[in-house]
Amino acid sequence: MRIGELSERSGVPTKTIRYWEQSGLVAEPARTGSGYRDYHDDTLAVLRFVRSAQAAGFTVAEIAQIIDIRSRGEAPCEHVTTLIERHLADIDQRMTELRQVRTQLRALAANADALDPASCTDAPVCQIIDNT
Amino acid sequence: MRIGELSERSGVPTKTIRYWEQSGLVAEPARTGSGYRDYHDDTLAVLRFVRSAQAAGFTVAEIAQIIDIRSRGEAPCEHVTTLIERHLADIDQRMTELRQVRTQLRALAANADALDPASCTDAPVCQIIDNT
DNA sequence: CTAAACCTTCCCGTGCGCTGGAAGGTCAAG
DNA sequence: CTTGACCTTCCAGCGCACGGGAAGGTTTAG
Repeated sequence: MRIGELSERSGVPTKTIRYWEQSGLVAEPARTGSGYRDYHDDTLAVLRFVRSAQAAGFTVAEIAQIIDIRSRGEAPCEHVTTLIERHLADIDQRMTELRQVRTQLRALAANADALDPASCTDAPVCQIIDNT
Repeated sequence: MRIGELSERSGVPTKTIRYWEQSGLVAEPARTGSGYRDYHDDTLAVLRFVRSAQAAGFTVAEIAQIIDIRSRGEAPCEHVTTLIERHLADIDQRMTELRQVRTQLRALAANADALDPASCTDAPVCQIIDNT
C-alpha cells in the first residue's frame, strides 16, 4: 500500500505520516522500485496506536521512546507506567494553575462590575486589572 | 533612569523590556544624547501592570490592545470585560479537555495494573495504551 | 588611560507538531 | 503522447514570549 492509501484508510495526512516516520513513530517502510513508500497493513495499527497515545496526552517524543523500547524487543510497560504517572502529575499541576488564573479573572470581572468607567482616567493603564 | 536600573527595580529583564516596547506594551522612552533609553518613573507602574495582566492570563497582543485603546484617550473597560469573559470561557474549555485526558490516563493506569507484562508481545506496540 | 560595566541594534534559536510549497520523478487512463 | 494524480526530497514557517550572542559605542571607577 502506498502512502496515499494509508493516509486515506487511517485518516492521517501524508505529511504527518512522513513526519512521524522521521520522528521514529513509524518504521521506515519498504520502497517500490521507483522509490515510493510501500506499507504493510500492520502500519494501520501503529498509526491508530499513535493517535491513541496522543489522545492520552503523550508527546511525539514520548511515543517514540515507547516504540523504540518495543522495537528492541523489550516490554515498555514500566516506562509507560512512569509516563502515565508523570502526565497525571503534570495535569494536576496545570489544573491548579488554571484554577488560580480563573480565580484571578473572576476577581477582575467582579472589579469591572464594581468600578466606574469614568474613574478610569485615574489609573495608569486600566483600573480593572491594575487597581493598586 | 536607564534600562538597567528599570530592570533592577522592576525585576523585568532588559531583553523583555525592549521586547515589550517593540510589541507596543511600553511607550518608546526618551533617549539620552548617546542614544540610551531614558525612562520616567511612571514606567514602573506600566511594567507592573503588564505583569498583572500576564498573571491573569492575557497575552502580549491583548495587553497591547488595551494599552493602545488607553493611549487613544478612551477607556478600555468594555474591551477588557470582553477579554475577561473570553479567557474564562477558554479556561473552562481547557479544564474540560484536561479532565478528559486525566480520565483517559487513569483508565490506562488501571489497565497497566491489570495487564500482564508477559502478554505484551501480543500487542502491536503497547497493550496498556492500545488494547483494541 | 584602561578595564569593566553598561548600552545599542540586529539576527537567530527555542519547543511542538505539524503544514505549505517548490522542484522534480512515476504511473495509469484516454 | 499527454494530462493529471500521485509520489519523492528538502526547505521554510507557524505561534508565543522571549533569550543568546555578536559587533560595536558609552560611561564610570580607579
